[in-house]
Amino acid sequence: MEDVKCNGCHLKCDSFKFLTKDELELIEANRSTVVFRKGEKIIRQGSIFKEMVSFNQGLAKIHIEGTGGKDLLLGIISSSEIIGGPGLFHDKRYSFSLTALTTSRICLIDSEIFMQVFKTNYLFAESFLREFSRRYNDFFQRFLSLTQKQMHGRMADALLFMADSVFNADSFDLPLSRQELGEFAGMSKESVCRILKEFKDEKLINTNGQKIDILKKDLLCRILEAI
Amino acid sequence: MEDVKCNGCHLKCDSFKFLTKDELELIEANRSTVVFRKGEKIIRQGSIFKEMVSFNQGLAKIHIEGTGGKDLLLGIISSSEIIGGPGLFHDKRYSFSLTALTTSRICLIDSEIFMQVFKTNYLFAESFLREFSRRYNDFFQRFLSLTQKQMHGRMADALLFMADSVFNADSFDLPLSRQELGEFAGMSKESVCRILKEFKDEKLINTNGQKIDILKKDLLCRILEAI
DNA sequence: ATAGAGTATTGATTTATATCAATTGGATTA
DNA sequence: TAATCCAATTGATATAAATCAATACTCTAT
Repeated sequence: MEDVKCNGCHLKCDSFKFLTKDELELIEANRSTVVFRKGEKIIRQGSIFKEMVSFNQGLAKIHIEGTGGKDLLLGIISSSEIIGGPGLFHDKRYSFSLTALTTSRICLIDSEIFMQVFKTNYLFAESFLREFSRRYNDFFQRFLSLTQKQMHGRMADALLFMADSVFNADSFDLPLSRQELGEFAGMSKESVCRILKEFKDEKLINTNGQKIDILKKDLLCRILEAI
Repeated sequence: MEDVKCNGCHLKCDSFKFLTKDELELIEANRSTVVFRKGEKIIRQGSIFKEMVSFNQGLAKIHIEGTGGKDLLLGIISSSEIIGGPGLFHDKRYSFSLTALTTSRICLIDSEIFMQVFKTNYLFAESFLREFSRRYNDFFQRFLSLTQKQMHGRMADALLFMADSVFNADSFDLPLSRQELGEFAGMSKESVCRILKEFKDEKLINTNGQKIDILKKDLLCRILEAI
């Protein structure tokens, strides 16, 4: 992988497009580009917040790790996004973990430098805060889903999220194991299997290993909405 | 209630102390002071984001309302705080509801004017973002508690939160009904009664109506930590 | 090919927790 | 003081979903 300059990088997040040449060069001088392989942890929940993650390419999961070793999958990053979480402004710790699901290319940007640019370029700051808040709002939606719905609804939610927010297609190769899908939909891996089978028997979806086809989206939406 | 000028108001949030006289006067000219009584809704989830809430006095709950009428209590506001949620930067809708638990005094500030000040005074912006992110982080903690622990742990969590984060005392008059305490701890009101009784029988706490005394905090903490 | 390891599937059982039902208690009003 | 109403409590029952257990499948490495 050749090292592309930030200025010419077409993978960078939209917010960076508000930066001046000088600002971009400052970022450039204080970033490192790293490739993470499947399963490698990019951000570790609880550790000191030193860098902002500029996610460029690949697929990663945002998750929180409970004390009992139970994991909860909060979101999937599939396109360019600047990721840091509330610790940036709050306690300088990461509130969640970020783990690569497929080989992923990211840039790590020193958070002090990031804040320096944030402070001086309002257009950039506003764009970043929009992104930041969209993610915040997404967490709220997950919160609602996980606490208010029961298994069938949560599974419908998870599948529709994959189709609409990650792949923009009704057929896709799920980048998650059954275990991880369970962590996303808030249920055990066994329950995942049972519900997928039910959906398959009712011809709402088709499954073949990791391959999933959504056949009756309207019905799936109705399951999602039914409390 | 006489109308105090913002400049002389000793109830205002810390962030406002970073404003210049002119900025404070701008806010002053675009705010209304309102008193809400117990049960009155200050912010309605899903409605258009027009105003920031500067909470000054009283007690209120932040909650999300599920489609099935089920409510989930996410936090309690007991001291000055600027409240708006991610909609300020994102979709101009409130992500949660805010309802007074006791008579509460708040100021409503036009969100455009708020953003105008936010944009021009970086110290203010930074202070606000710190507050904003602390709340964000608190939601994460609740998320963790609600999804990773079971009833006893969640109840211990709820009681310790009241003692440490709301009242700063181990004895307090709970401002929530059993129903609401259930919405906070993620369980039915009947389960609330049963667990409070258990805790009482084990002499961890004492209860008498809304009055709650925490007797063995260390043991309660241990229940909280046990997965 | 074959062994081995991990993942997925399916069924049986258990458990946590909600719901339903009945009773009590406390506050408010007539 | 009685009547009314709503919240709280307690017990009995139902149910959603986890866990346990056994088997099947898939992939990798030898």
